[in-house]
Amino acid sequence: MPRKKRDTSEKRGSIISAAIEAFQAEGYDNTSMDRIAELAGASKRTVYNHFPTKEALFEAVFDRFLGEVMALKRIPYDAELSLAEQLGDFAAAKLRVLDDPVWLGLMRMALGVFVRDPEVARATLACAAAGEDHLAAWLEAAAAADRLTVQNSKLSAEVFWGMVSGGLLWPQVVQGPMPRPEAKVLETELIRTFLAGLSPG
Amino acid sequence: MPRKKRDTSEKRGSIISAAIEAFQAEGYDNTSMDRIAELAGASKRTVYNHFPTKEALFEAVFDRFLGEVMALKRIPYDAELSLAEQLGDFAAAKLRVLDDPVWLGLMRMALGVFVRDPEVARATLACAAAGEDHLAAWLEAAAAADRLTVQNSKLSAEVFWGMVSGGLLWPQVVQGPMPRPEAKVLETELIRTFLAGLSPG
DNA sequence: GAATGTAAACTACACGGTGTAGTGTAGTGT
DNA sequence: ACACTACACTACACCGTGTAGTTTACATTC
Repeated sequence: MPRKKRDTSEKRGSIISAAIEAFQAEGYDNTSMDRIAELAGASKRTVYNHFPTKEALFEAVFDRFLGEVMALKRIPYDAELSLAEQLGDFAAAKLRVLDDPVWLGLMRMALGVFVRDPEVARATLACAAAGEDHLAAWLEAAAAADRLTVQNSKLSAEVFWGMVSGGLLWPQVVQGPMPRPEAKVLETELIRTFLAGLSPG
Repeated sequence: MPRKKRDTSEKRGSIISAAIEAFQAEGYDNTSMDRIAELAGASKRTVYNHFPTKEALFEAVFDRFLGEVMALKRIPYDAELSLAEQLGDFAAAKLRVLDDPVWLGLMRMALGVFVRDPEVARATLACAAAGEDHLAAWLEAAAAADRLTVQNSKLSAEVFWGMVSGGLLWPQVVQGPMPRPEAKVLETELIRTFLAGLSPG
């Protein structure tokens, strides 16, 4: 017979929220456990009762973050829309983290942690590869409809994500946002270039 | 009348070298000034006599690093060589930091610092944009020779650097090296795609 | 159904241990 | 006179723990 149990998820949740707030604004190292406790409206002891170490708290934070972000819309192939338009949707999905300053802050924090710990980085970025599979599937659908020629959909997907990441995502994560119109021009050109590489076969 | 002066550049240099060694291996935060002094074979006081703060030392380190790396070979347009070959040289120039573990370590360290300080990041990455100008000039030369059609050389250069950065550079900086053949295949495909975008006009 | 017991969850706060940026100073060598 | 060394020392920040006492909510009892 289970004796008494109390619902601790609320406190736990507020601690994670506080940690997100602090990590995002100040970075991992510059955030003390005292500060997180204060933001959470909890005693430090309670924080440690929920998470044995700061690193454990980081993992919980990052899990929630991934859960929210990786609820990425799976863009299905649509015969009605232009290819460029649909690729724009893929790019937009990847760049959505830039719109929310909290997400952006978490990206920065995570990058700072990853850069010190390649293991964690490799493990986590493997998860981000899910987006590549969706795009590869989309490419094959478009190829089946004879709207483009693709020899290696996995490779092409990698190329496209590389273009978006290197041209638009990382620069803005590291340096802060670039002017909207400039970003749009670059995005258009990236998509045009990518499609050009898929037309000749 | 010049009083007495001694050449302090040797000690200063050994301090910077020691800092490079330590920063590269352990990261900025995990490196103490005591450790740097020890590696340099100097007293901590001497370190502080040369560099008032740890941050000043970081800047000196990064300056030397940039000086070495940004001695990038300026690839001149060569009518004899294939375009793909020459773009491969540009890519290789950018990816050279991956070959030297010390440079790679410094990239990681710098990224960790940038991610906490967007101002420094923006200032420094502006310097890296020098590579874009070289490529833009090369593109115009190739266009003048009628080997490709480029409407906006600056934009196209940005696209190419984005492709190389996002597909090859950052992933390997953050996650560690990828298998050589895999990298080569991706590089070839990136270049093919980029050139495809420049042929129709 | 209200009063009451009780253990889990929580608070407040002090403390140990550690690490580190940066300084002060007296003295050595050139 | 100047660069440097050795080393003690300040000042501070932070992770994580120990503890004594308080609140909360569930279970039992009346």
